[in-house]
Amino acid sequence: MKKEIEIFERYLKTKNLSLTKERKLILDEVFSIDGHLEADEIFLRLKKDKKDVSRATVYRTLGLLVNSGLVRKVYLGEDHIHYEHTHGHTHHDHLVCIKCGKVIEFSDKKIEKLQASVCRERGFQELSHTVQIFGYCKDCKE
Amino acid sequence: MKKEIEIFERYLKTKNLSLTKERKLILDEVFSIDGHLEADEIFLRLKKDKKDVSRATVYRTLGLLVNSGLVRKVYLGEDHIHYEHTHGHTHHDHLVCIKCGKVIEFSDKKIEKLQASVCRERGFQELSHTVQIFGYCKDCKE
DNA sequence: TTCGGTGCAAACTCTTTGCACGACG
DNA sequence: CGTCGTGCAAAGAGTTTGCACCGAA
Repeated sequence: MKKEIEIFERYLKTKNLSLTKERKLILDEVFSIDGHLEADEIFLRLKKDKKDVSRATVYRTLGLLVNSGLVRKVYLGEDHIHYEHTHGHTHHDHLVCIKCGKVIEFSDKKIEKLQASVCRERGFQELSHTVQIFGYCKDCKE
Repeated sequence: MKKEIEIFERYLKTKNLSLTKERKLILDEVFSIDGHLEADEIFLRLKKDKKDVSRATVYRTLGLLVNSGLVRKVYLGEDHIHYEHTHGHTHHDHLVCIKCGKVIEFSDKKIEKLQASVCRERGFQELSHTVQIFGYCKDCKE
């Protein structure tokens, strides 16, 4: 598996952009978090680590990471966007507990196949998808 | 099928709230739109119709409608929330064209069944789910 | 008279943008 | 140079909230 940094650098090159110190810091931080993250979380973690990068740069770089395909946006029921990295992490979907907020990942090949056939029937070319199931987790069920 | 207005009124009653003129206007407007809507759209449509209701009330009422189960939030890839009514409208999921913005609804019993079994395996009690598939629609495919 | 409900405007949160300066081929 | 990249602060969009008044039980 290619390291994400190489993929990112190659992507940047195609856009005539370069892998700056700030972009590298953000990339590393994003890939150090296993799970779902918010833009501001990246900003604050870097700040705590004395690696000062502005919020603007965090947002700009997250946009690049999404476009490069290394990161995707996910909607977890809250009113702002979460991100998760997709590289070195097999595709999965989410069970979101609306009580404790826990997010459980799952993946199911049969569901993916059915989705693909829905697309085929409709002449739709799928690029990505997200599935969220909201409810109560094992510990929060009454 | 119970009319949505009765369901809403019953829900409000359980919270010691009442079905005011403004809440009724918003309810009617929401149910008159088949498909996905934004909060501001409701506000603007009512305004055009000379039925003046403030934005604040629209947001407050949409919250109530979501809690009553008559309306759900959906994430269609844009960075703000969409709503759709769920009553008198069979459950469905979405194909979202990232070029023209068109949203195609679909439903597939087999997918629903598989999702239910994923939940069962994990001891997760499902309340709702949303599936979005992003890509190019028939007309926007290259 | 007691709350719930509303409108208004201000506040807030998340995100984007304009601008000037700094870095680097 | 030219232009990419950044930080800063301001602007934006969408949404929520504090407050005063209004209206129904």
